[in-house]
Amino acid sequence: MSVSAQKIHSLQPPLFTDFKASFPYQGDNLYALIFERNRDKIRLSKEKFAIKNLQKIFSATFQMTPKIGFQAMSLRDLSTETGLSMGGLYSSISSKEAIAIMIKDVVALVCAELVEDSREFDDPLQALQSLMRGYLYASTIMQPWFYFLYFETKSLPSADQEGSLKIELIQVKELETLIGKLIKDTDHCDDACHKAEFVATMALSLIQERYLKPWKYRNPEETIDAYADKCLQLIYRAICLDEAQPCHQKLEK
Amino acid sequence: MSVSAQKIHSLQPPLFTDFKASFPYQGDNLYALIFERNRDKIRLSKEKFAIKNLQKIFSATFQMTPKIGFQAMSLRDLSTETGLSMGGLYSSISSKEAIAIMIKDVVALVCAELVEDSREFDDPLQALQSLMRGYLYASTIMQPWFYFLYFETKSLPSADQEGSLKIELIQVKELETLIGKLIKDTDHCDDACHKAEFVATMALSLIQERYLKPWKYRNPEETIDAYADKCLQLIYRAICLDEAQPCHQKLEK
DNA sequence: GTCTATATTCGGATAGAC
DNA sequence: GTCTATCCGAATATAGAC
Repeated sequence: MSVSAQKIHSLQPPLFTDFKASFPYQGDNLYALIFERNRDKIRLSKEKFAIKNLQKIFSATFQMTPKIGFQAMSLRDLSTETGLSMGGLYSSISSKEAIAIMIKDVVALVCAELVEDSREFDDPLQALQSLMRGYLYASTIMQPWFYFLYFETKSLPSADQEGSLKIELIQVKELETLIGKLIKDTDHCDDACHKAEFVATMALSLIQERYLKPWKYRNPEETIDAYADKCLQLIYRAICLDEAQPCHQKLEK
Repeated sequence: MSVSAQKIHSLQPPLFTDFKASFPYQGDNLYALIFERNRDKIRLSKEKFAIKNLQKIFSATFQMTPKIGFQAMSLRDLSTETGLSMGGLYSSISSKEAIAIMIKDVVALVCAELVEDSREFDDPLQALQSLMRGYLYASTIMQPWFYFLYFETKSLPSADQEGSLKIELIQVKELETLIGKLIKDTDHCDDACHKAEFVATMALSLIQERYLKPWKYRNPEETIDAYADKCLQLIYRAICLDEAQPCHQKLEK
């Protein structure tokens, strides 16, 4: 993430509007990044053309795939939907499979950075907020990407399939570590049913719920802050941290 | 569900071992049911042969689909995996699509019955337990079926896609109703963050977590009771029902 | 860089022998 | 009831013109 974003982070985890304002993986930025990271597999040499085509290709993919699945989407479908010819498609991608792999790489990159950002906070409560909010906000902004990776992991070559599962594993382990620290802090509550592992699992499930079921959340960007608050409150309650406040304004020392 | 099962239910929701013992959608029973409900689309007339073939077909489908996806599984793959010829396959199924539709129908049937069973209880706390446990236990026993429907809803004809989404909607609405009743009972806790809708969403997410990520749960049948307890405790805590006990033995009056 | 035209493989489904 | 052989359309990917 950008330096300016980190400065905000060093105070407290940002809410959605601030997060989005400094989130770099959007618009042309994002496609420029994809182009740079896949130069070897893309026949186009001019960034300008690559961005334009990649934008079309991914948009069309995200439009068609949720309805019929990636495997059922033919490159002919993609051709008509993007307005590009078959040859045009293959100038921007090396194969159909490559589309899915690029999506996996982008999501992996974003997720790794969310963990990194949360580790800037020494206070586990703030770190947990950073990770939860970051994950929720990023997966709201990039909903089609996260959704695609979850449902189409099967369409990846097996090596990439493992990589995809690992992304989730890293997130849940990080959540578990942070929640574990908070449980030790309170120490008066050691029911087996509120172990860090289970609460972390629940937390991740709630995040995924959001981006996996877009038909349930009509104005995701407007309601995501409230949702994040609810998730955090639920976590606090699960581990007997009733005094903690979910609203980040109230966290200022 | 069988009459004997209902008798148990009228006392209290059963734990996994009892549930499984009276769960009718298993083994040859299940395939006999599928055969009866699809007689018109199956060219075979003898139940004995149908059960044998359907068993092979669904087993093979559930083995291959999680790795490569339903659409990528060709009927030739299915032919070699089942040991049946192409013609043999088409004597038991009318088309590839029909496999997915039959799975959807079975899951819909089971889910409808879980709701029905839970409604046998007048006490919302017991009804909630019945629904949560029933859903968790059934989706453990029939994990491949539930998993398939979730990931392959896209492979269904659009009319059936809607039906598939509706199954989930019915479950979450039922949970929401029950949780809403419990919240009214306690009445001292009306934070916006613990509305019935959100808690019901969380509950369903936790159920799905189990059958959607089999790689995380190695001995599902052995650990499912403890998982159900944790889920129920978390729900109680979310709605300030701290006094409620998750262990069904402790619920006897 | 983008297009059209085409090579080639593979998939679902069926017909008819056993 | 099950098998083999085959039809036909569709899909990925490429070659070469513009």
